[in-house]
Parts: sequence; structure tokens; C-alpha cells
Amino acid sequence: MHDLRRKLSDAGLRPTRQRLRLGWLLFGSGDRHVTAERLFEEALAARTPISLATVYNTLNQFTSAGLLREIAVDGAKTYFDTNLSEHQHFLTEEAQILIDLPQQLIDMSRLPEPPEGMEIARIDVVVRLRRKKV
Amino acid sequence: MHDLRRKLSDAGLRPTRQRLRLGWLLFGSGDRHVTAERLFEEALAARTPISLATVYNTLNQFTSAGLLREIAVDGAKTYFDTNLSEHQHFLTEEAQILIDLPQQLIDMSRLPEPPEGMEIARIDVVVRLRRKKV
DNA sequence: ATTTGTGCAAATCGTTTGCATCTGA
DNA sequence: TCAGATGCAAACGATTTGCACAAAT
Repeated sequence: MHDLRRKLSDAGLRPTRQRLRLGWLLFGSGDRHVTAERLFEEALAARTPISLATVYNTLNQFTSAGLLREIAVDGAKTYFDTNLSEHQHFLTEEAQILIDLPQQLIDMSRLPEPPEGMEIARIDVVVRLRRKKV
Repeated sequence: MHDLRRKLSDAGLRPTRQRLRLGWLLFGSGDRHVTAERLFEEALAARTPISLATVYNTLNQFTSAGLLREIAVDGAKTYFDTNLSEHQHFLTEEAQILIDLPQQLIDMSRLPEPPEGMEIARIDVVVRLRRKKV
């Protein structure tokens, strides 16, 4: 509880009602992958009066404060991940659900040389799944 | 030239003026990474009367016909790749330019077991680059 | 003649923003 | 008190779609 207030103020964010609520939903129960829309619905279901715009703003603020990580999945929607460690994802095509991959897939020893003057910022890996046809 | 007409009709697509033009721009000069907007500008520059909607439609048709591959980069824009082989990309953050990676990054021997009833459809890897700070 | 493609403008979808109003330190 | 947050609605940018017209088989 107080960790959360702490977490927010350490990040330079005022612990407002809605930020505490969203923080609680996000960080209260292990690793999570959420979209803005989803989190908005959860907040409403939890009787937290909040606007979708605030959910978007909050997710972005949490992300630049380093409390969340944005996940690069193509398509329209943006996902946010509470698991900040280096890891990758399964993505199920229909349900659009993300699952953490159990291990590193990248062979770091074979990382390519980036072009002159550039460095590697991040490597995104998404393993797309489809329903197995029988 | 006739390859292209051939390519289109093999794919069940009528070789119309605009499809031939776009096909020519796309497949006429090695591997390419394009957005709809970009290809639209090129077509106009090449004095091909075409509408942006048709460019979108055509890119999607080419993709479902297996002539193009969609690249999963997060963010708003969708990229299409004429290189159909298994490969990955560098992405420069500001310029939003894609570059083919010289080699496979994925350690295929360590591919994870997909969840029950699912199979791996595709693995997307994007190596994000940033300008090296001096 | 029939089917398929094209162009335009309007519609959609996720996300952002401007601005007036509220709220927490 | 007063900077910073919130909510709403309008703005946005990429993409899709509905429909009348045009072109290909």
C-alpha cells in the first residue's frame, strides 16, 4: 500500500486517487499485460471514477517513469507490461493475449554490428501463435 | 515485365494499371520496405494516377496473396517488405527506417514449447537502434 | 455482360490534446 | 495558494469502407 505511494512519489508523480487505483490494479497482482482500454474497464468495474484519457495519460507517465514497459506488437493497440525485466512474448493472434516467454530466445553472442554511429536500444521479439489445425 | 502480369494473375489478381504500377515499384528493384504513404508518393511522383485507398487495398491484397510480408513494428505505421524470406530488421528510431539484418538472431534450437493446441505462426524480431551518444 | 477494381469521401479506431475545472501538497 | 491532475469533447493520423463509376475478362 505505502509502497505504491512511495513508488509514485519517487517517480515524481503525485499519488492521486486515480493513479493509486491504477497502480493498485497494475502492480497489485504479479506481472500483467494490459491495454489502456482493458485497464479502463477494470477501473470502472472496481468503481473507480476515471476517464479513458486519464488512463492513457497515466500509462504513459508510468512508462516514462520506468514503472511500465511498452510492448511492441504490431497492429493498432499498445500493450503495457509490468514486468520490467528483459524478456519476450508469445502473442495469440485472435485473442490478442500476451504471455511471457519462459526463456531468452535471442542468441546474444550473434548480435549484429549496428551501423556506424548507432547502438542497439532494445530488441523486441514476438512469437506469434496460431491455433493448431487438426 | 511479363513476370509481373504473370505474378498477379497467378495470385488471382487482375493486372490492372495501378496494380502493375505498384508492383513495378515494389518488385522492380530488389528488396524494399515501404509504408502505404511512401508508396503512394512514389506512385504520384511516377505520374501514376492512383488514390491512397487503392494503395492500401493493393498492399493488403498483395500481402494476402503472399507477394508481400507485413512487418510488425509497433507504433502507428505499417511496413511491407518485399523480402519474403525469414529474416529480421534493424529499426532506426527517429528516421523510422528499416534495414534487413544480416543474419538470423533467433536460436532456433531453444524455441519454446507453445501452449497446448497452439503452434508458432511467425517470430518477429526488431532490433531498435538509437543514435550513439558521444 | 458480368465481375472486379478504383476513387472519393465519410467512417472507424486507438490515442492525444486543449481547456476549464478540481485537488493535493 | 497554486502547480499539477482530471474529464470531457474535439482533434488526429493511419487505415478501412460504402458506394457510384470505370475497366478487365
